[in-house]
Amino acid sequence: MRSAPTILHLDMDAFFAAAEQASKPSLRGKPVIVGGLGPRGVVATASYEARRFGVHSAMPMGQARRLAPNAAYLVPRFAFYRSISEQVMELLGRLSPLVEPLSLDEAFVDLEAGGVADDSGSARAAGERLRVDILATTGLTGSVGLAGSKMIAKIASEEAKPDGLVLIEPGTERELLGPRSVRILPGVGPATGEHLRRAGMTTVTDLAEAGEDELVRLLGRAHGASLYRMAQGYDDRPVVAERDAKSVSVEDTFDVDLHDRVRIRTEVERLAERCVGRLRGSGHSGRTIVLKVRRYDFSTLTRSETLRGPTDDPVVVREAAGRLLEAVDTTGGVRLLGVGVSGLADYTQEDLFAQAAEAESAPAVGEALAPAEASAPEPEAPGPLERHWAPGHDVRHAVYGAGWVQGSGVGRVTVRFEEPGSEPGRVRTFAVDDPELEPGEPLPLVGGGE
DNA sequence: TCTGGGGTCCTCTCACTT
DNA sequence: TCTGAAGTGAGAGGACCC
Repeated sequence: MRSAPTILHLDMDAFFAAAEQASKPSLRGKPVIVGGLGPRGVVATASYEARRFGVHSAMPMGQARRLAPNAAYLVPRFAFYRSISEQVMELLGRLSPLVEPLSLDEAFVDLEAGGVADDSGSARAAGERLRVDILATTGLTGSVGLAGSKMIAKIASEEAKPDGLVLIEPGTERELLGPRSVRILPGVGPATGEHLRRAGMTTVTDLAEAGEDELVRLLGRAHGASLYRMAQGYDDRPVVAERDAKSVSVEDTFDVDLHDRVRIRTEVERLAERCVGRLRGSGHSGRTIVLKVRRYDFSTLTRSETLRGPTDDPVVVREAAGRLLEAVDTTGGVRLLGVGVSGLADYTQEDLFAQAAEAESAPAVGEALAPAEASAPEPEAPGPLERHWAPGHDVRHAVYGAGWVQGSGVGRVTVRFEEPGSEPGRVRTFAVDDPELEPGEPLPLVGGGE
């Protein structure tokens, strides 16, 4: 806890949706929903216009479509969002060496460590300057919270949304938190919230008055004790710039449940290879192989096996995952499969053996597989025989120039021709195999036209 | 309604060791 | 020598976060 509000929390406003609106002029001011468009997709981000219809993150896509049937529905373009995120993180890095990214669109910054703020006035000035710089660099808005601790800074940025800045003076935390719902505290989700409600606690003041012993009795040692401290407004977690990954995993939800045991086995092997591709991409090996199975009734189970030493050998991981699958009853169907590796190390004890074995086997997995980030079905340079036009993705037409896919089906693809700096553009429809139409690259949101 | 993907951390249980 | 307590690591599940 600090005596000056020098911890900054930045949260980009409706990030994925805002990035899409910035790159597609015809969507500005309109409800935009980004997420998985398959039968089992969920909403990743809804624009503020879409939120007015009651659509929010993690909502099943089917429900979103009923609430906002006229919204634009787009699949996420992670590579595009990552490029914007890198610009934002670079701006944060100018404020301080201590930047802790939480996701593509969120980060904590220790302003004191950067020497750019030591009191309320200088902290506010740094925050305002940052917001101006982010808008100028990316064309997007972000909200800033400033406080003496991470917890309060995050609450402040939530208050500031959208497109604002809120500073909470150290010393006022308890009166700020007291009347709020327990759900405002980090670590209190639906289950803990309900648990506390049943015990008669709905506000932060209720928690503070209950006492540490009672919270530990209800929630366990670690959770109870930390919640009690947070309820007092106390949070001394430092801003941590570098965090080591603890596990790497990939998983897939299938549009329809899988029943065929052979197919299930094939999918597990495919996931194991993808997982190793990720693992190698991050420069790690790992000791514990984890298989995750979500069954037809949404019940989820995990099975794991710890090896004698760390590995990044696709054969070893594939075989371990296969053994774990043997012990799982998949009768009734499987909706999701996942393979993960934990117990990470920066090296491999079996390196010499693995490399020797690899020289004789197939091409290196890290190169043979799709990029690590391809968790969502981002089409990667579709082949000429099977061109897939995902809604929202960029295209280029030999005659009409840059545009994006508005929709496709029955052999046709509809494209809107516009660019970040242009007026809303016209729509044209082509055959899906039109030779003049090609997948395109995202255009810069700011200053790309000149 | 019908529930993604990629993570982290915590708790409980069990087997084994000291 | 036997027994029980305590510690430890693996395995599984749950909650939470973005």
